[in-house]
Amino acid sequence: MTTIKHIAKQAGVSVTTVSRALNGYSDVNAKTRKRIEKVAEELNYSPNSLARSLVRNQSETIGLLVSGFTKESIKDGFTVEVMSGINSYVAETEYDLVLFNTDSSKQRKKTYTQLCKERRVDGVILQGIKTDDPYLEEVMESDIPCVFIDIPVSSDHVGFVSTDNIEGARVAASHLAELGHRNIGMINGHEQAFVSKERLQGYKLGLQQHGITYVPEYVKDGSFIEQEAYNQAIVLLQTHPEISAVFCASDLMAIGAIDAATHLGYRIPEELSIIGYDDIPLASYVSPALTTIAQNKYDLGYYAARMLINILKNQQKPEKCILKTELKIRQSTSTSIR
Amino acid sequence: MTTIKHIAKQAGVSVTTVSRALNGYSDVNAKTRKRIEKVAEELNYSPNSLARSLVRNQSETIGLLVSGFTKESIKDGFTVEVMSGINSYVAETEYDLVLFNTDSSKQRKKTYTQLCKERRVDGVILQGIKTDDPYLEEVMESDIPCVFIDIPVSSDHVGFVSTDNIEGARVAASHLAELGHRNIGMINGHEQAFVSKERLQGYKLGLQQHGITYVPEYVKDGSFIEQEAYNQAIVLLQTHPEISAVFCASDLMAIGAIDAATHLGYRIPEELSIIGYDDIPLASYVSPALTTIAQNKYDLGYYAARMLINILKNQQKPEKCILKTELKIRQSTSTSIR
DNA sequence: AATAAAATCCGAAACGTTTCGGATTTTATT
DNA sequence: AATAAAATCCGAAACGTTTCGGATTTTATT
Repeated sequence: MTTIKHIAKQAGVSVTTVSRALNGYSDVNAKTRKRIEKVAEELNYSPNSLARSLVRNQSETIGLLVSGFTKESIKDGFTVEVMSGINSYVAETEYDLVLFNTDSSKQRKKTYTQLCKERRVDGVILQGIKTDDPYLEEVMESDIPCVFIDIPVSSDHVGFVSTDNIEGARVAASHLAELGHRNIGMINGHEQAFVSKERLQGYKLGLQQHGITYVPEYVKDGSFIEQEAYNQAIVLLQTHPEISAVFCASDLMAIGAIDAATHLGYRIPEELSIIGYDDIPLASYVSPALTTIAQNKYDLGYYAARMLINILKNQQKPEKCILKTELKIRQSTSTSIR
Repeated sequence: MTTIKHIAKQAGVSVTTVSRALNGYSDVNAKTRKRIEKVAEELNYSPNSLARSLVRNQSETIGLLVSGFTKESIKDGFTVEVMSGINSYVAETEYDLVLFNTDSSKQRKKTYTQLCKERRVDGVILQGIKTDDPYLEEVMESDIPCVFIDIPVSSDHVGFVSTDNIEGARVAASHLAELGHRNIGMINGHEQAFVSKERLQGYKLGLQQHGITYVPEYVKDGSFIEQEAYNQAIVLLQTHPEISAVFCASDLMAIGAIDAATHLGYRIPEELSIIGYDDIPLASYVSPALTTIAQNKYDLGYYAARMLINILKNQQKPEKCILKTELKIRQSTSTSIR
């Protein structure tokens, strides 16, 4: 492996000059630079980023901490699409991405912050962690620049990007109300998700705007899991047969709910309207195709990466960034027949 | 940021001893070790992996080079699932994963090998590159340990894992033949994919085993793209109306083909049987649910990661690893009515 | 030709570890 | 108590860069 020293020797010059030549400094003679570049080329030199990072005290590396990259949750294209957005932006820069493994066994021994500090990442993007995750606190206490996705926290070194969950959920509920539904159930995620709290709020708001009173028993938690949503939908529909429409806080749960309803003999959308949230790839392929609130998951990642890198370059203070959502009307919702 | 020196000073001991204590060497007194560990804890020490990597000349980092992590190809859950498998295995080890960005602008300036050498990754996993990708050659010429997915190359430092594409395609064709079909079309990927060559071979073999002669005009390339498969299916079915079954080299293309056939007025599977390949999450959700050859994409990644790390630890020579596939019969194929 | 200014170059220290080879201290043996 | 053996510790060099401060060389000015 050839180093700067080899080049220096070969070119008859000091390592300082080699370093400065190769890094484009102005105080090196054009001819010298040419010669050095030629030697570097000949010796097939590539700089050792470890050494550089060590002395520069920055690694040009950003950490990616995602949950939901497990075998089970692949079907839910959400995480992946966010990652793809992150990847795309980062690809435009000189940074590389290191994927931190959220394996539980390792997690026990080393905290995330330790991982980040060891690897000397310049910053971190976090996605899919729960509100009660100890890492949330850890990050706030550390001074690692950091951008959260879908968790509204901020400080002088942490920002976040999210979509407008309240508005999205409000639109979902309104859509159902405007179709004439009065008894609208909801299958939410879980307590430890900020988005769930917000979506519940939006749901209530939507009902209120249409003069519908909020019935707590109409709301169940499905933990963002298809099967769990199936179970909760069964319960919900059996105990409250007056319900004619259900808002699900994720598409995967909506798919579970459709299955449940179909199993109970409902025809969809004629007898039961179901609206999802996310607009994952599956949404438009299932039948009936899912009416849903679309989030731009790719942008979520793209903007998160952009914000982080801007922070790292001191071009921006951490801030919040809220993306718009969009109602996509497909086949799983229709006017109430009751 | 506290270093080993701070600890040494605080604990009244040399840096050598701190290093050896923290790394579990035997030649340090139990009491000294305790004291050092306590100081390290108090000072909130975490080792600088950059410095360690520099002197050890290994980074405990493995590079991941995937194409197909773009916005467009997310629907095809293939890449993601492979990545998830890789991630899972790597999570069990002390390695971390760095994602190399295959952005074209960067690509032009730095070759993959340069990226790998700069970042000093210990090894690389490659997925989704084409057979005419210059990097293939680059890798073979370098000495970076490396595992390919779905490209059968090997040397003293490169191995690969793949599925049995010939057998899988043979089973697909046989399945159709056994349902009574005699005119079986195929929509393949493209010339630059090894898997396409193999699947074509398997398709021919399957036909042959059932006494069906191979008709070159029955085979089109759909480039693994849904829309392109749609187009090719239209052409294929219009020019050869005798075709009663089509084997598609990917599920996404099968979905495109189903769309095309439906558009042309075919009822599926009654009038046209379609079988896919991959068994992506979508496959079981579309209607009719897709009969397909399932590959264990997760395992593909998992085994690739395992092989690479075994190579790095000198516990294994690079080798090839071929996984089995499985025919999943769903609703898109049925007996021939002609 | 002497001097000043600009251009070009360099030595040495530093980043935070690991590790070689040997030194010192402690314990066991006679 | 002297000696040998084992246990414990340490100094210094090394990994491959960058960068500070200054030295040397070249060019421009008088």
